Amino acid sequence: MEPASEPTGKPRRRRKEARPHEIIVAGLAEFAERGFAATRLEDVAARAGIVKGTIYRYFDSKEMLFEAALSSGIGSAFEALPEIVADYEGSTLDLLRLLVGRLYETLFTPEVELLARIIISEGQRFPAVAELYYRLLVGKGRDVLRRIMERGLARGELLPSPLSATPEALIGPVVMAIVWNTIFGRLDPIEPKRFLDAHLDLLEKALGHNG
Amino acid sequence: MEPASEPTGKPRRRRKEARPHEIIVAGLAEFAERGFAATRLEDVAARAGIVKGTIYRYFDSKEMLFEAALSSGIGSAFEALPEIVADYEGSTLDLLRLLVGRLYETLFTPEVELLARIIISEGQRFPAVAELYYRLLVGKGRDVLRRIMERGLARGELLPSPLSATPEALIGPVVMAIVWNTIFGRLDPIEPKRFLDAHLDLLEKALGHNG
Amino acid sequence: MEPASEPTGKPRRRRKEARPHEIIVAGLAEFAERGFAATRLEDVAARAGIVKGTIYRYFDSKEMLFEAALSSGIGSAFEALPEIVADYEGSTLDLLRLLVGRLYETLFTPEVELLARIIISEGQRFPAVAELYYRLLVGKGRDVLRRIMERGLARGELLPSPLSATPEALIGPVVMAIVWNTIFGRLDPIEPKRFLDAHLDLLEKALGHNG
Amino acid sequence: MEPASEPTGKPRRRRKEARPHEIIVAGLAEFAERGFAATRLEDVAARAGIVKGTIYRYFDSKEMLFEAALSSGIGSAFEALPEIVADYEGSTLDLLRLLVGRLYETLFTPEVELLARIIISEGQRFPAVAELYYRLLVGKGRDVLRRIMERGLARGELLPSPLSATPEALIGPVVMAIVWNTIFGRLDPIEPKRFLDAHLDLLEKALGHNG
DNA sequence: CATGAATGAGTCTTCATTCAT
DNA sequence: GATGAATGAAGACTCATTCAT
Repeated sequence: MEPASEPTGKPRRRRKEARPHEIIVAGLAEFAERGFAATRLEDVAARAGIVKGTIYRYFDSKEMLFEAALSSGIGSAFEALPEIVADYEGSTLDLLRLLVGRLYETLFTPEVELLARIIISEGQRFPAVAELYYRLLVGKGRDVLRRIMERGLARGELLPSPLSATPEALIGPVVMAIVWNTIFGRLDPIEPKRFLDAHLDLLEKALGHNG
Repeated sequence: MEPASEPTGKPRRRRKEARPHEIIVAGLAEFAERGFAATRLEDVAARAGIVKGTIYRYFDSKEMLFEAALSSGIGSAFEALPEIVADYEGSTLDLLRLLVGRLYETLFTPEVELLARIIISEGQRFPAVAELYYRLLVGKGRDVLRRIMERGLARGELLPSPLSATPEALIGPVVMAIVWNTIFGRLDPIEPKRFLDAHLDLLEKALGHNG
Repeated sequence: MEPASEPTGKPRRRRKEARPHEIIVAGLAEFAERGFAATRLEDVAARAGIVKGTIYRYFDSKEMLFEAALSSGIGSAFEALPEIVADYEGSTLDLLRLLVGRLYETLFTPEVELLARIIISEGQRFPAVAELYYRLLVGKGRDVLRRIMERGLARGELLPSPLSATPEALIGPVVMAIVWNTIFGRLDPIEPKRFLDAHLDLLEKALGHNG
Repeated sequence: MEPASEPTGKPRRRRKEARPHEIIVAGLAEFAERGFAATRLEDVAARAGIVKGTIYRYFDSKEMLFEAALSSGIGSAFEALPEIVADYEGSTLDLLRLLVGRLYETLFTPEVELLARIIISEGQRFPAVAELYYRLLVGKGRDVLRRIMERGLARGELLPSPLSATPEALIGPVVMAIVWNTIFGRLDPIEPKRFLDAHLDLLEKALGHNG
């Protein structure tokens, strides 16, 4: 049982270190829902259980909070990939299957969808954010893809072709699924599993010929 | 008496018919650049060569203008497709090539890119707009794709598979290209031609097996 | 039957002389309903069956229209009274009865109520209007009242008293009735007839003692 | 480095408790002077020594401020009356004298005149306000009057008559005086004392017959 | 004369940001 | 550190007024 220490009913104050993170979480939710411009700091504060002014103790401006929030979310989702690719023994197709499977797992997660929503809708307006994501995530993914293709070519599994030169096309469907759900999700949502199956089917058909 | 100094303002133009369209064009540009919330009607007006107040003679509110602008842009890009599919004599692969080629032609156009930019970034926040585009465009495209697959199955060119059940995956790459350019275009733009080649290559590899 | 001359359906254009008056009538209605500041010239025009701009052909400004409208309404309701008083043969009480009866008849008329509504609500803000009404109407009424009292004193029907020195109090009830209906009419309207009876009763009790 | 010039604005006061009331007082003055529609929140703010935006911390809109201001002013001017009537031992005439005297005392007060001015001029446009005043003030007054008449009838001091059935007429003169001063006060003000004397004289003449 | 498009000066309202407590 | 009152700079929207047709 709790000691009857604080009769006012306020929830025990959280350890201060958590504050900025709570604000960021609240901000992420609001930014995803309304977009940067339409998000009110007051609502962010309310969601974080504090008052507007307090946000400024941790972030210099709305924009700073926005960027901090978006940066915070960048997981190391793909950190492990380069190594995996390097050490992988199986076929190119299997490697791609692995990668694509990971993508669906990673991206169709509530938190990541939130981030995706924001980047999709605000990315163009915030070059700094776009660059960050490009550097830390998307670009990495691209590199991995390229390395997979090079490996495939080197191993004789693939022949040089427009596709092997532009392998990004191979993950088009995931991107489409995310964006689709962001925009038309309310009307006609895409079921990730089903889409993943079709995607894998496509990969197999396209690359698995000589299996 | 006053000297015949410059009469206060510019001459009042009178374009009756053209005005609403001019405003819409200006609005589209501003909305694409800044997003709905951050767009200032004053800027739209300036771009249209008129004054803020004048917008209200034609549109009841900023939101009305936004929706009018987005509606106005919905071309009949895909109108002809159903017929084409119905009358087509060639292979499924060729039909898909045709469709995908059209998509690249249509979507990578300055005006359409503008619209795409807006829908991508604001679609989630304006259900009415999303629905409009779903009904008049995206849904149509989806239907055409499905019909193509059915036709392919009927003709014995395809076998039932996850991909034939979810053929949207086939156009994932175009969607990815558009979105990519919207967000990362400044950092590392996708060259549509190159991407189209990869996309066609992918289709051919995946569906042109028995060549 | 009408000749099929004007197929467009516009009502025959009124003789131009009527225009200003139609505008004034429309203005009166709007001003009474919304007050000067909240009245939109566009609504006045619509009610008069013309367009906003046309008002300016007849009136220099909204305020001019307002004053013109209020001036136009000043009937000669009391024009005849001085003479009547001068020629009257009966008792002071009867004379007052006559006057008060007239007041109720005159004031509880749709058009006059309209005017009253406007004067009550805007009189303080438009000194010119207040002065006009004071000069042409209210002041006249006051004079008549005074003359009636003088006559009564002279005829020995009244003795000098606070009331004979301030006879305006005698018509307080009518004023109250009008104002009451203007403000509380929707909640609990005063029925003029009933109020008139009470008013006459009051006069009789107060002045008809020794009859 | 900048010289220690005057720090941009005035020091931010912090009156927490007092603020809303200060705003209301300022609002009352402006509304009385210009009417609701023509009052600028900026002027209200200036008069209250704050900035426009601050008003919105306490009131949701101009209209809310208006209603709050009018509500705030409703004193309990007549609270005590019912009891007084119940306990009174003297004659009906004396009771009426007492009531009317009170009315003059209460109504001809700077603050009340302000309120009266507003209610007279805006009451018709704000049903909510009219109802409030009807419920809390005017209706109460009416009830008191009726009770006085009933009491008079019961005590045999009065006989049933149109006036006893509609005793509101008895206070017509006060209402007239207020309204008159509101509208014609600048041209020809009524002196309350003088009017009160006439009013009392009228009451006495009308009801004090049987000595 | 009438029209209605266009203007431009407001006015309300919102909100990021600051600051005294 | 946190609070919340206060600020001030916008920005949407309105409307009296003007003017080309």
